[in-house]
Amino acid sequence: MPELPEVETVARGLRQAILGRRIISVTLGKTDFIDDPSALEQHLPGRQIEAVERYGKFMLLRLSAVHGETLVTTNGDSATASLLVHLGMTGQLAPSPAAQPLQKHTHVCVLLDDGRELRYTDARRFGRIAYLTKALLAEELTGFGADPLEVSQEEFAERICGRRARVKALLLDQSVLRGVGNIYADESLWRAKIHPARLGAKLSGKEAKTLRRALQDILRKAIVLRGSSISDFLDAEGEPGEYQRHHRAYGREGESCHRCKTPIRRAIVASRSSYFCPRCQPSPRGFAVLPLSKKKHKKD
DNA sequence: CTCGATCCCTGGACGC
DNA sequence: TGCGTCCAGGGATCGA
Repeated sequence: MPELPEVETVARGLRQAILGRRIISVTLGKTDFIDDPSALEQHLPGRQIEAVERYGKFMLLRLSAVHGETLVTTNGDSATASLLVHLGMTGQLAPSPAAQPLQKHTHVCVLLDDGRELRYTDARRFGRIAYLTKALLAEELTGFGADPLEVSQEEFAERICGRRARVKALLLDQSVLRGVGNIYADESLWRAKIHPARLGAKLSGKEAKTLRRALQDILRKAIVLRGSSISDFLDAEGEPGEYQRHHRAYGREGESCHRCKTPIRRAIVASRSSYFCPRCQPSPRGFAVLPLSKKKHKKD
């Protein structure tokens, strides 16, 4: 599923592909994941895509003003509006020639001034799209935690060690760190040799340091390799990422740990499948490893 | 504050 | 072959 490295990969691809393009029109399919569908049709045409940014797992397409519009708005707010896109589990955002047949589950087509269409496809529709003025965007982005790639060791330790929740839950909590999902949480915990069910407050300062280092190294490497593709993820060029080849924990139940050869185990922590090495990542006292079915699962 | 449950949704895996 | 069931997961929401 798209987490920070995947969203960053898509954002970079779109930056290359559609920066500066002007929007001609918008065509919508199913709209139950769009905040205000008519706002897209009404406010996107005529605007230029001036920037593509990432904020956590969100993508932000910064839009130019439409000529004349600032004159009729009360505060000039919509002059710097954005299109916010969350890819959810299965969202894909990529340009294609307007003449190209629509893929299944294509729900938004944004016709550009160069004859291409920016298309959003999302089978499960766990994603989200919203047209937001500057003020609404600012409101939308409050409450998110630190960027895991930028966070200082001090702030990281505060955000993790000051909490009694399980470290896995904290890593997944977007109000603690923005952008980390199930794959990169498990991968960094494996690298740092920390069991996902450990409580944040029980981590030593050294462990917090190791965890931040692991998380940042892994996210950077994953970005270089254009993200992880398990089953669905494709970047803005329609290409899969490569980082799944480097997974050491996620999705590897029963396979041997790359450090100690012990079979990787899976347990539910923070309501999520969590993969870990039972030897390298000793479980905290009181954590019972529940028997789990021997099914395999490959998702994105 | 923290947790689990529930819902959203579809496709893929699996059992029969 | 085909149907039913389970499950994946980010996020919102609600109750314990």
